[in-house]
This record gives sequence, structure tokens and C-alpha cells, in this order.
Amino acid sequence: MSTIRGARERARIEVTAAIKDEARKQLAEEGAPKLSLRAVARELGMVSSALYRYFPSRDDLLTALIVDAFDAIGAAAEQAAAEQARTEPAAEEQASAEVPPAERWVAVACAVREWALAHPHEYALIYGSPVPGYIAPMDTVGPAARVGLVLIDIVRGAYRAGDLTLPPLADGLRADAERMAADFAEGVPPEAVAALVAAWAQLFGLISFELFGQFNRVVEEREALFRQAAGELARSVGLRAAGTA
Amino acid sequence: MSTIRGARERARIEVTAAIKDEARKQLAEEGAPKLSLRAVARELGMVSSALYRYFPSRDDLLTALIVDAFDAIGAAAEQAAAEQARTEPAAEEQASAEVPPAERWVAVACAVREWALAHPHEYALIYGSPVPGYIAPMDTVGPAARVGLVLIDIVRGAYRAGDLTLPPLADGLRADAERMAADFAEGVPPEAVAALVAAWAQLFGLISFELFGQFNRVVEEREALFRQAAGELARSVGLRAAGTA
DNA sequence: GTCTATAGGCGGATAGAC
DNA sequence: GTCTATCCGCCTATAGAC
Repeated sequence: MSTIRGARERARIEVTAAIKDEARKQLAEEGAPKLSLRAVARELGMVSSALYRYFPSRDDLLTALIVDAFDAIGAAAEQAAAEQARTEPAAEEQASAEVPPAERWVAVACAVREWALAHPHEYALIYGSPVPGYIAPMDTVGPAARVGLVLIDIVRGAYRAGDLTLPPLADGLRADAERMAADFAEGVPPEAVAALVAAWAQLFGLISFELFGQFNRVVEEREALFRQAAGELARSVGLRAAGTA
Repeated sequence: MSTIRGARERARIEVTAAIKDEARKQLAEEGAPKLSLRAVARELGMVSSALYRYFPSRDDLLTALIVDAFDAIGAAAEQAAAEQARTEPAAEEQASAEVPPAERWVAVACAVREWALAHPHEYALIYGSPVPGYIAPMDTVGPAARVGLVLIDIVRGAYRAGDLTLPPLADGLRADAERMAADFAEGVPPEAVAALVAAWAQLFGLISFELFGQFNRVVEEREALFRQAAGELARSVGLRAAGTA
């Protein structure tokens, strides 16, 4: 009995995954607004009504794809941060074996960019134009926060180590920055939080321009430009420049 | 005869405008990938086949909307730059009545943001996810460049006035930056061009995050954050901070 | 869970009359 | 330039049998 139930559950998981995979393929071909359960079913050799046992509506399928995409890009960022934290244990001869925060920042930024380049349509789904008529349920907010939290962690670490130069903060922003710090960046001073949020948006601006074609016929050396700009952004939130040890 | 032809031409222009207006409305409701000539015709009380006399295909209509949007946001940027150039002729008591470049930069950035907030769906059309299957014809590249050229002009002016602090430039970027300077930013040093292109992308990153919902439940004081970040970006391309005269 | 069948729509594009 | 008619395709969603 439990094996049967186990088999059924496994089958259900596999079919669900197949549906999402096919849906992701179609995102690329038609875009999120045109994602159609029927086309997915056809491609899978199923009948459209069968899909409704897995996703009660088109929007639920969309939500699943969005959550998966946020989780994937968030995981990429977290992994890059973790790797940088314990990299080069032998090669490094300094007293502190820790990688400087600015370098971790750039590594995370590059990991995010690389995920985006490898999954352009999923990136467009979460950071591109909103899908008209679709309203994101609360399920998406946790996954959506992951990349930002990685960046916050890096800055918090630098601050605790006394390694953060506070950037200037406009008067009109202080109250909001204090609220943000309390809401999701405890232990980071408001000056850094405001700069951090701006840097976060700007990082994705670079990626979006590259991915959405604004750099066509304009920028050739995109990775080099991105690295330079990401490093500048690290500096703008108060992290010490990588070369300045 | 000429009045008749004039009347016909006027009618054609009016109908064309009506079609584009209705199409813009539908952009908001369904998104660019779902824009449908048939729905536009229905709403206008025309029959679908009649639209083909004005736009030979759906993609041609889309192109017209894209060109219009780029032209509108470009005009907004140009106007902000022009107004700043000759503003406060009486109030200013300095010997040089010119507005400092960093201030003009911020004014242009704010104008672009305001246009975007006022026309979110047209903004999404040109700076959001690419429309799958649509390939932009060459007609769009001129209009698409206008905002960037305004920013370039500001920096060039500052450079000529000896008012530009060259930012650092990574080795891997120099050749590309020199090419860019030759291609579309003559008279601006490569260091500034590289920083400029990055700042351009980052500016739109701030706007896109605000417009596409990434700041929901995160940032409240969006204009203040934008102004601060835009000012920082001006500084990052080498313009002297506004308060430093 | 999957099937057939069905309701009640929608789309792009063209031909040929007026 | 606009009309009707047409081709041929597409969609979400549900009901009810197996």
C-alpha cells in the first residue's frame, strides 16, 4: 500500500515536473502572456483537461514557474556567496583567510548574471515586464527576496568586521531606510541599506539591458563592463575596493 | 482636388492615430505578445481586414508603437536637458548662469522616470521583456538612442569645460570603450564612455524595479531613492557633485 | 487521473465585391 | 478603403464516462 502510494506520488511529481519543463520551453517561444495549458498538453501528448489535475488554472502554473525561477537564481547567488566564503584555503597566505566582501559581492553579481544569461526567458518572467492580468500571490515573496538577502548578508558581515564606509544618506531617505533596516536588514546601518537597495536595482539594470537587447550594437565586452560596474556598486554601498587591503 | 487629397490624407492620419491609441490601450490590458489587430478593429468599430490598409501586419503596428514610445521618452529627456540649460536666468547670481552638469543629469533622469511612471505599458514595451517572435527593424535604432545621446551630451559638455573627473577604466574595457566613443560618443574620453554606458543601464534598472514591482513592500520613498542614486551615478561618470561648486 | 465532447469564445491573414 | 466571407487555426474551462 505504501509502495503504491509512493509510486503514485512519484508519478505525480514526475508529471508535474514534465509540465513545468514544457511550460518553460513555451515561455521562450511565445512569452508568458501567451503561455497556454493546451499547447503544453498537446506537446506532452496529454489532453488539456488532464492538466487541470496538476494546476487548477493557467495562473497557478505561472506561479509555479515564477517561484522556481526565483528559487533558482536565489540559489545561484547563495552558492556563489558560500563558495567565496571558504575559497582558496591553501593559496591564501594572509592572516585572514576570508575573501574580502567586495570580491564576494562581485562574485555573487556575476553568478546572478550567469544564471540570467543561461535562462533568459525565466529571467524575463521574473524581472521583465509584469504579466498583464496576473497577480503574484504571497508564495512568491519569500523566493523573490533571496538574492537581495545574500547581498545584505555580505554588507552586514563587512559592517560587523568594521569594514564598511558609510555612504552619504539624503535626509528624505533616512526614515524609510531605518524602516527597511528593521524590516529585512537588521544589523545594517540605514546609510548602507539605502545604497544597497539602489545598488541591487542597478545590478539588475545592467543584466536586463544586456539580456533585453539594449546593448546590441552598443556594448561588446559585456562581462568586463558588468564586472567593473558591479565593483563600483560594491564601493557605492561602502565596501572597500577589492585591491585596497 | 488638392483639398480632397488633403482631406484624405488628414483622414488617414487620424485613423492611423486612432488605431495606435487603441492599440496602446490594449497593451495595458493584455501585453504586447497578445496585441491583436482583430481586437483593435473590434473596439474601433472597424472590420479587421480594414486595418491591413494601415498596418500590413501585427508586427508593423508593434513597430510603430515602439518607435513612438522611444521618441516620446527621448523627447522628454531632451526637453529636460534643454530646460535645465537655460533655467533660472534671474535667480542665479553666479558669473556662469549655466546649470552644473550633474544637476542636468539628475533632471534628465527624473524626466525619464516620470515619463515611465506616466506610461508604464509603453515603458514595458521598450525596456521590458522582448516580445517573442518580434524582431525590431532598423527603424527603431535611431529613436532608441535618443535618451542615451542626451546623457552623452551632458558629459561631453562637462568634459569640454574641463569639468570632468575621469573614472578608472579596466584594461579589458579600453578597446571597446574607444570603439564606443568613435561610434556614438565622439569627443568623450573612453573612461567616461564606459562609465556612462553602465550608468545608463543602471538608471533604467532603478526605473524598471520600481515599475515592475520589485520595490513593492520594499522601498517606500521611491523618488528620493531615485534622486540620490541618479546623483551618485552622475558622480560615477565623473561629473562634479552638485553641491561642490 | 485520464479520456471524449462540448460550450463559447479568440486569433492572423486573404480574396473579391463594392 | 471598407465590406463580407472564408480558411484554418487557436484558447480556457467544464461535464461526465471510464
